[in-house]
Amino acid sequence: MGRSPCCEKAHTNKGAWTKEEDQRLIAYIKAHGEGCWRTLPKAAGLLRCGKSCRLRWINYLRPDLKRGNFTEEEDELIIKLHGMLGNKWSLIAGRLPGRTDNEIKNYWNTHIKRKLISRGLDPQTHRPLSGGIQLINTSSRPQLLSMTTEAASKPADSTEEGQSGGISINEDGDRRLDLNLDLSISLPHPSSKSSTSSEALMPPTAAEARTPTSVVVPPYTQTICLCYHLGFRRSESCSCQTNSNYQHVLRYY
DNA sequence: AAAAGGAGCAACCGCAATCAC
DNA sequence: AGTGATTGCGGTTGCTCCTTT
Repeated sequence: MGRSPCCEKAHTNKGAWTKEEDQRLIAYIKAHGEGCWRTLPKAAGLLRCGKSCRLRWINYLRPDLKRGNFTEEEDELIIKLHGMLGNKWSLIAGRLPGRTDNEIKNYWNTHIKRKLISRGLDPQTHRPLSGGIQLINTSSRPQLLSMTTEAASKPADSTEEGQSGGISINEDGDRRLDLNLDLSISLPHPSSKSSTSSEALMPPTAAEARTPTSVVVPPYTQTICLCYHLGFRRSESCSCQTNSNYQHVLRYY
């Protein structure tokens, strides 16, 4: 048995929203709040799919939306968050008040991708583009992001990790990029107060805390391992037992 | 001035996660 | 615990406007 369509497509409008439709949707949500999107169109007198109404409200009509150009600070924050989270646009949007996931996604694809390429970085991996190794200026790379397999297997106090920018050196002395699937994020040090970047690393909102990769922790004092919480401690995927000297480290799997 | 091409953005689609029963 | 319904997310499409030729 197939899934039933989310709405009766034969009798719904598609494409750009008219002013009248916008007004109807705004008036309805003001009067009744955001409720069941499936039944909302009918109740509001709209010939639209519920999904379409939700999208229109969230991305365009919501009163708390910040319209207009992205600031340089927002740009850098998006880049940092993308470096940590990847294409998790909704999570990234959660860190940028007044911005929507769709808006950020579009902005990424149209502006930031090019910006990173012009910096010689791969927009997806945030690593130097192919054709040689480029040492990354530590002031511009995500401060607390560890991207190396070396880092995963070394104590946190290893000084090389902070300077190599994801480059490892093998026995033959070759420098080469490793793909690391271990994402370790440390909490900000109390003394380093960068408003935007530290905000980005603040404990997540309640909604985000429900997602599997988010953990709320007391500030600066605790090492939390999701493997541990999920019962995978000492499994192959968890290397905590070999890194007991990691401090202020969250391990996301 | 007109056509072509590119950029930006709103909206759609399909899938996965979550909810409700 | 299982199943269908609903919601949310990310990728993609297509329209509009702007710039270039």
